[in-house]
Amino acid sequence: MAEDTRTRILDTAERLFADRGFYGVSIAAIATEIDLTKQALLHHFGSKEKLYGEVLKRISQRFELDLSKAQPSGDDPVERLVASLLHLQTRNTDQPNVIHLLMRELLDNKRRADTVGTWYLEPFLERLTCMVAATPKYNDATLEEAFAATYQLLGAINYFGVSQPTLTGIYGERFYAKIEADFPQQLEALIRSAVAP
Amino acid sequence: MAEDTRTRILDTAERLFADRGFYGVSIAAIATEIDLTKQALLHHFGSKEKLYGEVLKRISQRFELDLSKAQPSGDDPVERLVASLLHLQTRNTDQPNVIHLLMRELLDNKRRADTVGTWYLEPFLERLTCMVAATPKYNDATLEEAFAATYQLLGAINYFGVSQPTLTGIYGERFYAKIEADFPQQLEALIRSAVAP
DNA sequence: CTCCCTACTTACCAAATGGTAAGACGTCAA
DNA sequence: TTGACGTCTTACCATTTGGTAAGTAGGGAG
Repeated sequence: MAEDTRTRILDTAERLFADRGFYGVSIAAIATEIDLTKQALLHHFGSKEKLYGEVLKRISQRFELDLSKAQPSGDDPVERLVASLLHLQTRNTDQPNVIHLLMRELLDNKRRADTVGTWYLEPFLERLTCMVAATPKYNDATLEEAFAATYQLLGAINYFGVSQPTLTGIYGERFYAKIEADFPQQLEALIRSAVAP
Repeated sequence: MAEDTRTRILDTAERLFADRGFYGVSIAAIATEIDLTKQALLHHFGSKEKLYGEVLKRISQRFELDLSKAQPSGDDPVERLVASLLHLQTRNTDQPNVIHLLMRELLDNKRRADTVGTWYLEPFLERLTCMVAATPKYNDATLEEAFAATYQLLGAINYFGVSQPTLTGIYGERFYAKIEADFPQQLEALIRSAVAP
């Protein structure tokens, strides 16, 4: 039961932090949502900062697990790149909390202790950049060029990943559903044209 | 002097809201930074929410002014698209506050009164989507496909626009400076390959 | 039965939050 | 001179914040 409570706290905290940001959520709000007092929460996690850290840590662990499990096979760098990025897009759709929270980290880690928000990005970026660099088009390009191309594709994915509420608000659910359904193949087209020689 | 104080408050508020988010900034923090009391600030703006609204409103006005001034000329839709998006990229580089604040709005407007965060997006998106749709490649495409392509390019730009602190933190200022300097032409390449037939 | 540990509660606390009330100070028009 | 106005200050206020202290309930080990 202990582990269950911890997990429920982490689940709720992840969702609320993703929705409202670190300062937009009080530990009391997290606790009452699962019928606990904030002191029970503090008993488990010590402080709000530590709870937030645990949320990020859990996301990080899931991320790395997912990364090692979904190593794209095949030796064509283009296909591997497409597979990796489409997988990322799928994750953003299935677990929108994660990209919301990571986007907030991207915005906040100037102020916060600059280390916590970048654990996941560096190895991930490096892998992706290598795939792009292995592509025929970028074979002779500089590292900076391959990196920029990678980051542009990542931006296309992640920006869309945090846009659902806004786009639904502007265009309605019907239109958004169509966009979201089409997005993966549109994305694949962009990736292929970006690395096409 | 009155207008000057108002402007100074708005400038500071814009910067701090962009840096730390709505809940991360207190009106006292904004006021003390220009040697005022928070009551003087409240005298000018009534409430924190109203101040935030005024900050967004001013950004909106600048945005529309900029939009009407920088109407890309020429009748080639590809060139107009390239010009518009490169202009946006330049703005993100020159005034990083703006894209930071707008990205926070994108994350927050699920919770906030859904209207305030979308004033700028709809007409802007429509203009860009029309340019993409006018492109040879998207002439026969559906509206959804043109929209998705537009949004992907926008994502590539805006995601990079909020990444400076993180990328500098990971790779250092030297590397980031090179990436940033190269980014416009890399972006132009991506746009052209995205709408190339 | 007792001891101890984990899980959780009630009762606090100091600090900070957004906001109100009332007044001081200067300026400017009548 | 007077009265009104805009600008800003000091003095408050209720509420919420993250966090501490102390104690209760229950289960398992000796």
